[in-house]
Amino acid sequence: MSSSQQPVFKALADPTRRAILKRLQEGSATAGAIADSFPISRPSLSHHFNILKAADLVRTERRGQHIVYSLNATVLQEALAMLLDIFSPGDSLQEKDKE
Amino acid sequence: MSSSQQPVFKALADPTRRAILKRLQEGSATAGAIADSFPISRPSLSHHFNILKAADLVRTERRGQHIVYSLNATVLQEALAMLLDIFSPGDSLQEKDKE
DNA sequence: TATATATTTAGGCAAACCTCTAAATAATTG
DNA sequence: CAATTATTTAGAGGTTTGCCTAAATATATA
Repeated sequence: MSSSQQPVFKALADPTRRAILKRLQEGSATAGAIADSFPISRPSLSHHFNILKAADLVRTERRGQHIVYSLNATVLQEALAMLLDIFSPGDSLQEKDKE
Repeated sequence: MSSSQQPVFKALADPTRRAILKRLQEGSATAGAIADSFPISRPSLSHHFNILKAADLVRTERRGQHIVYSLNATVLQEALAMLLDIFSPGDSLQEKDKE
């Protein structure tokens, strides 16, 4: 587990993507529904979705002509554990391998 | 407290800067000492320090001709709390204002 | 099948990012 | 004060990012 975290931190660096994650935390939603909440074009949103997917922060499921996005809490948790580790090593939520 | 978190997440997006933070967790260090641990030029390191300082993730103190960098755990903690909030709102380390 | 709706891909452009070398600033030492 | 050491600032080059419009793909429906 715990692949490279670079894509995760890269994904978290953009405020729009953090907002998408926060929105997704309230519940899964279709690409269109999410796009309606943001003042940028659908293609731009789609681009952000790709980055979030690459980081495995979100999962997708096709439902008819819609695509439903949902949060993948596990990866977020791992990024969190890594930050915790910087803050105070050996005090993570769950034990992790020493590298 | 808790200014804009954009600079913090921006700062965390770069692997070199995360490594610097991790290094600093082990203890404060001079710019040169840190630079010796990384395979990039001192000016590039200095640039990363600037970004970490802008995010208030590190503090500096001049000691003679050296400049000592140290970790500012508080800001890291706040970023952490924000991630925790995405992951499961209302379950943060410390209570925060509702917006 | 033709049309409408939902989403993504392609291509382009300006701004930001990371790196470098060279030069400048700050403090110490002879 | 001149020379040395530590660090930063300046400026440039190449890559990546984030946004857009236009076009393509996928599914549903008349």
